[in-house]
Amino acid sequence: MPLSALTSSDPEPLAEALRPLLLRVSRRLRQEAQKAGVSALDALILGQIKRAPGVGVCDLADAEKLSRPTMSSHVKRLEAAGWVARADHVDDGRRSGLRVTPAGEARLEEIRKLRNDWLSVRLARLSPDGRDQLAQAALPLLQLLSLDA
Amino acid sequence: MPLSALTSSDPEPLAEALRPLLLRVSRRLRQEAQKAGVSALDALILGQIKRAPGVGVCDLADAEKLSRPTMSSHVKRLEAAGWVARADHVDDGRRSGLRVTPAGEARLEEIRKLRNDWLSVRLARLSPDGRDQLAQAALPLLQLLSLDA
DNA sequence: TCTTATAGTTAGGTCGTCTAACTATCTTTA
DNA sequence: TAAAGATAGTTAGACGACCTAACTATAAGA
Repeated sequence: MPLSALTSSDPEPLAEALRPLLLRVSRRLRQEAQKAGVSALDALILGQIKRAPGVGVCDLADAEKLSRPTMSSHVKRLEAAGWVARADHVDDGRRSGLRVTPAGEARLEEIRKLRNDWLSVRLARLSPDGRDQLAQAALPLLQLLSLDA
Repeated sequence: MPLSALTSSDPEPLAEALRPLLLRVSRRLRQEAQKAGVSALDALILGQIKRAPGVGVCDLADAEKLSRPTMSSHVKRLEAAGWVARADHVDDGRRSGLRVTPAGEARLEEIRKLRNDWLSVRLARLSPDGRDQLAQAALPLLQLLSLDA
């Protein structure tokens, strides 16, 4: 199945072709992020909290489709690093209202700079057409995720 | 930065937009594969060996950009499961020539069926345009990977 | 008030990855 | 041709990101 033969009509071969590509690309992404000393996940979670201050651990877990304990431990780590703070809810003693601290904002910026990275560099080496095709793919990728149960 | 504003001219915002999408999609991919009882990696490695019979552990590691010990342990697992066999090279006692056993072929088929999965189902729910845009993105994704040092 | 639901944590396990250090074999070169 | 270096692969031990099961604490409803 050459890539050029992929058509919009048949999802199966498209899935077979995309699966390994997506897995490999994201593996490289993680590897390079780790090499640069940044956790891709930290940026993701900090970004989420920044976008929705006061959000709770379970909200985040649901949004990212991660288990509650998993998210709990990530938040705990971010909190320990001083990048996230939690305030008890006024009217609900169970909830933690999360927000990004100034240090967290700084870290977010730092991450964005540090990972001036594998992906950007390789995107830059791509043809304009290639970049354009990837840009076009962003929306359907997002839809794929929001189509989630 | 709305997705619609992405242009081919500037790699940076494109990288910022694609990074979280790629990470999230591949996480879901792994999660669902695991739920279905298949390792996405097994399929990847079995496929590589099938495509290049006689290949060695280090070749595979280099091809997938994984460390040698990592690949070594995966191959050992596949061998233990009876899906891969190794023959000593005639002229080089260090190398293992790997090949996929009939059981391995069967497993590969089984994996393809078992994971009639998250990705296919969601691709099917996408608009034809969306699928087409993803199909268009396959080639640049591949180029991204081969652009690797 | 008793029960049930929700927010979050603790404990413990799995998987995929890494580096450091090793063995065994092959190749080169003094 | 013996010593030195390169290459194929493994072992040992660690880490990060994920999971489920079981728990605590608070809230809401019968």
